[in-house]
Amino acid sequence: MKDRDSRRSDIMDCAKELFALKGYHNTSINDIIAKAQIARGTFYLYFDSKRSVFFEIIDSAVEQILSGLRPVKTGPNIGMDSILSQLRINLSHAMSPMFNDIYLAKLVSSQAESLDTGATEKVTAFYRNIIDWLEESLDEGQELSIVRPLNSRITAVALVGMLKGIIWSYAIGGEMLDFHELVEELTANVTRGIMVKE
Amino acid sequence: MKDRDSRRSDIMDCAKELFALKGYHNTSINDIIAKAQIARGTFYLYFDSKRSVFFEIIDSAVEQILSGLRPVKTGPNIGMDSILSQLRINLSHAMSPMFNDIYLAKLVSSQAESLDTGATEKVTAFYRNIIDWLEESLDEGQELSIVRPLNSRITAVALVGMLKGIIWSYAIGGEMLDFHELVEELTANVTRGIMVKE
Amino acid sequence: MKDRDSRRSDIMDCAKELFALKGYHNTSINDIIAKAQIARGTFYLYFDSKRSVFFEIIDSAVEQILSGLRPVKTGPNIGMDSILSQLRINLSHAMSPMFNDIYLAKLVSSQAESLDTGATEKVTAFYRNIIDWLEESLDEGQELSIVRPLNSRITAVALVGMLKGIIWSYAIGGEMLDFHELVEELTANVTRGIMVKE
Amino acid sequence: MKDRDSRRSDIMDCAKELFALKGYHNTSINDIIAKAQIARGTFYLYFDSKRSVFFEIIDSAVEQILSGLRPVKTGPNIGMDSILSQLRINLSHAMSPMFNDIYLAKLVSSQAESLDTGATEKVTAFYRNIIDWLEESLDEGQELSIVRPLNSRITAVALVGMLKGIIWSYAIGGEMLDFHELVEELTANVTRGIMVKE
DNA sequence: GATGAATGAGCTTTCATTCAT
DNA sequence: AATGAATGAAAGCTCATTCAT
Repeated sequence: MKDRDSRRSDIMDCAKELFALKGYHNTSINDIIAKAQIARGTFYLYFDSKRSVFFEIIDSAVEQILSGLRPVKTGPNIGMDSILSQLRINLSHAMSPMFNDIYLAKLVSSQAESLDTGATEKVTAFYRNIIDWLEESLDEGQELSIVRPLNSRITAVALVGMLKGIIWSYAIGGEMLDFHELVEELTANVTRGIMVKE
Repeated sequence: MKDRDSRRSDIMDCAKELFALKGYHNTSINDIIAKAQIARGTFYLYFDSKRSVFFEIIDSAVEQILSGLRPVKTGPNIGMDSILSQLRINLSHAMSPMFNDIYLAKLVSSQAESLDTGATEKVTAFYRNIIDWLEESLDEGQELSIVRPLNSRITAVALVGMLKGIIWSYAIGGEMLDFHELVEELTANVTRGIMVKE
Repeated sequence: MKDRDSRRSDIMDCAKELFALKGYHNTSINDIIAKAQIARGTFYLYFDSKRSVFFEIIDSAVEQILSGLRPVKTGPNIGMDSILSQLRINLSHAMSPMFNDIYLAKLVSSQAESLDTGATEKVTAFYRNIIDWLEESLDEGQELSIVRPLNSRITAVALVGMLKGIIWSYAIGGEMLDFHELVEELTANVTRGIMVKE
Repeated sequence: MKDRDSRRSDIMDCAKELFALKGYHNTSINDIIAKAQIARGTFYLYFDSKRSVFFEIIDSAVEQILSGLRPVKTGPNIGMDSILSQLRINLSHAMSPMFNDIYLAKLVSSQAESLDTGATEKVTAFYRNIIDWLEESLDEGQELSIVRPLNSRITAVALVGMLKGIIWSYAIGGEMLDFHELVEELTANVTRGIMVKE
């Protein structure tokens, strides 16, 4: 059982790297088995199809990303600083898998939606989940008078887009950003905006 | 010449819609000619290859998007309101092609990077251009003390990601947003942030 | 009628050159009409098909080659010198069309048999005619004790092959041979062989 | 390894026969796999392309033909009979592959130059090699006073043409010649010519 | 007569998947 | 469990020919 699992993840890792670098359609089973150094038939002992490895990779990425998120505790007794700090932590947790694994970053930022309707919906659902959660958080924040009056849907969508943009930039450019600085900048932009105080 | 051009755009429109809905790789020449109601050979009378229609579609989208952008006039004599107004106009111009053509939105937000290295680079270059331009603008804004001290690269990347996120959301969800409200919200979020004033 | 014929031969000339240089299958109707500067449909006003131009070209070449041949007059009163001289003249006449038109040479020596069974048989029949005629001549020569005892079929085949080889060499190499010398050499080789007299 | 090789030659044999009978361009992959009773993909497991089977067939034919040739030993001590005998042996070796395999004969005599420039040059080079070698031999023969004064280039070209003619005749007609008689006749024609001794 | 846009049968090639060993 | 030879559906593309103008 141990062996089987480790071979499975070998194959998944190889596939992930290839999908990330060349894209789903430009990666053939040939490429995968060559990189994983297994026989053609062996691949199909571990996975039903090319499609299914891809799905598993995406699923595991989603899980990894979501696993670090914790609900933000708010309430009359919770100060602004605590809330900001919780946001920073969530932000770090959500993004670090991608910054620790550039193939994951590449995959998430450019290949995830290129397979077919089923795959697109999977990814869409993932992002929608995050957006919905964020929207609710923003609504809650408005009730608590932490967040200014705004269209929370638009803002949630924009914020998730922002994060995707950051990941994309990292995936494409490979420029290693100072993660701490990145989180600070994003938090500051989101909370205060970019203009000087009037 | 009239006829030839209209045939061409017919084919391009059909291809665009299919690429947008099913993705580049899941759209076959068969699909395109069936939708355009032309014969196999006719397609190749107007385009060199499947790849080349795709490229033309992308190129024309990029041109459409960029064509509405005007440099933001700044300077000691230019007030904040004028600058914000110029930004709003640019924002509207850049985004309206996508909101007027949901297939374009779908294409731009999810299919553009799935073809191959050449195509990816084309799209990457497009976004980088915008990001670079935005970065410079932010730097300029800082010098003029309009923009607060910040990491202009990260911010530029985040802002472009925000826009992509908005487009993506529209493309996926199809929910028609009030365009005017959208622009207002984005501008407000970017300039003021989401928090209540302290 | 005059115009029609001249356009016909224009097209044939263009086609001949292209077939000679690129081969039948690598020459497209496109190539032919581009070279002849006519429209696609016009081609089909003058010829039924690509195949049929090719056939006409071959037919006309065959006719050109055969038209110069005259039966060799032999008999008790005809001396060896006269016979040799008649052979030289026939040889010159048969070969000169090819040496005057290198495209014809190329066509005859390398493209003639590449079309299909029908075309192959046409060309085969042509060569067989010549071989048959030569065989009979050799038989006659043997009866008249001009030609030594030999297998006239094999010899006829070999002699025609020799001529084809010469044409081929010219077509491929383009080296212009002194036609007179060529005829002399061939005649000498055939009549006397290549060895020194013992 | 055994199996793989035999599959390969099966396919090559089928392809050779089809190319010989119908020509390169009139033979489709369909034809080949139907004859070889394999699936479409199987063909490409063994060969890169249709073109490449053709090239392998030609290459192997050339090798087969050349492999039997041995340099003719000449010199003051070597008598005419020995030289003639060496020539006969070379002639037999060069021609026997074709007489043992009529498809090879057909291929060599009529299809070899119909593919494209690359293929034509391959075949041209092969013939030129033989011609060059023959030319040098004739020059050497002249120096040794075995061969009479003659234009060795023209003669070499003519001799090779003669052989091609013989092969062609066999390929087309299929008439089985007595190989021994054939060699004798050719040798006699070349050495003595066809005329009675004066 | 002349045109050239349109046609579609047919081509070579790819590659995810199967299955006998 | 592991292998890799075999499969065949389906892809992109070409080009000789037709026919409305």
